[in-house]
Amino acid sequence: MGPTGLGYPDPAMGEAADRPRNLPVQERAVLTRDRILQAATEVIKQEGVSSLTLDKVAARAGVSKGGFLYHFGSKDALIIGLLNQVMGVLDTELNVLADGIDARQGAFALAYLEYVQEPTKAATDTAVSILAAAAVDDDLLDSTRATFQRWQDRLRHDDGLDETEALLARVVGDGLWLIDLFGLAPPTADERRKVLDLVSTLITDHGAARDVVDSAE
Amino acid sequence: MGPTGLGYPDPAMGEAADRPRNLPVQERAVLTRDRILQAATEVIKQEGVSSLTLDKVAARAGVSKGGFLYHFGSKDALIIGLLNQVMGVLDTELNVLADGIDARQGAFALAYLEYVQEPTKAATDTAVSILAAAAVDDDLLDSTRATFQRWQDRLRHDDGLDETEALLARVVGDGLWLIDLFGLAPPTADERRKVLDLVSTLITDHGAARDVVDSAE
DNA sequence: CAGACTTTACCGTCCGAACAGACGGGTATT
DNA sequence: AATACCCGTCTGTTCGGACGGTAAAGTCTG
Repeated sequence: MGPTGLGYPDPAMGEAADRPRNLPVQERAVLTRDRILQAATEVIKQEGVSSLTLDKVAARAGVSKGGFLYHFGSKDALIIGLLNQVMGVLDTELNVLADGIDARQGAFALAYLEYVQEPTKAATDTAVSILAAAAVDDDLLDSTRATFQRWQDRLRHDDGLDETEALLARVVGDGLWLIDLFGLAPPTADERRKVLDLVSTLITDHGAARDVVDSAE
Repeated sequence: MGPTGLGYPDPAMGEAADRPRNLPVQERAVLTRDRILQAATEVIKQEGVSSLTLDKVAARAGVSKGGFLYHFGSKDALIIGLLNQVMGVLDTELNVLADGIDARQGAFALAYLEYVQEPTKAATDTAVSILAAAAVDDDLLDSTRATFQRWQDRLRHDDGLDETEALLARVVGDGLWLIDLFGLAPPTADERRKVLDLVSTLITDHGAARDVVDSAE
């Protein structure tokens, strides 16, 4: 392969990560695993889902194809690993955010809205991962669906919020998220803020939404 | 049929369309084209984006691969054709719906919301087409983005609606649409109706949203 | 016949996966 | 403490097959 038969994979892309030398093998292994996952999301973000090939991910992670396959036995396994990581991050960040909000009610809903204020790295990574999963095999999304169901249940029951208002928060959050994902006429930061303020106010001011509906009848 | 049993594209699924015999050649051609487009959406819906191969689409459309490529010179061309058709349908149906609504304002926004009341065939077809386009090559979505931008502009300017309320309608509509597309904890028909009613009322009752915000300050 | 339409046969490329080892840190044995 | 061994980690290569696309011959209609 290499001219000098160096035996090391060609760094190729400048991104090629610094490979730590003197570390316990196990730690180095999880580092490699993480590098692979990060390389995968980078490939999708920069070159699109169709360019997500084992070779490309391996090259960008600075690992051989065989090394890649040691950590992820198949492409499906890679996507599952991707989703697990990214959904885990999102879940914990969402909870942290909700804990930091002191509202009599709807803290989780407010956190959900806060999270899409601007496109964060975690949200973007999640979006592209879901996109990749949907492209490769729809079934890979099963565990992701379960997580969304948990969020939905928490919004519905544990948040002391009107069910409809809770669902509104989620739909608005997911809507902005979709718009960002596909770049479908995304609103400006200002417009985005205004909409989120509107919805936040609506669900915070107890009964406001219901009053609006009632007064119109 | 075939010498070695493979001469004809395998109808495989019972869907294999009836090919009309006695028609002007041109009409038959556009029929073939349409069959191919429909076959493509069916393949995506039933087997996923990754199964959208030229062979499979051709087989399901009851046409040879060469015949397929006569109508669509490449896979990209197929996706573009798919998007054009489906976005066209959606656009006209949306306009028809908006024309049928007699509201002093926000007719288009209401139509947008009405359209996602339940997952319609047109909406679903559009979603899977966009998904396929995003998976194959992001650039294919350019014209779709332009259409969404037109809708957004119409909502913002031509509808005599508060800008924020207009954007809210679109975000809610797109949100439900995303949730359906990926099957991420979709709400029940009842919940869905309630949310849409809430938003509809909000944007119809002039100033209601603003009142809510103001009264909270 | 002419041209639109359709088929058959075929090609080159790329991809996911399998595989047989190499390296080397850790651990047990002495 | 030195030695020997094991196995987790990673490498380079190979392979079968699928896929997108081409070329040219055939068929039907007008």
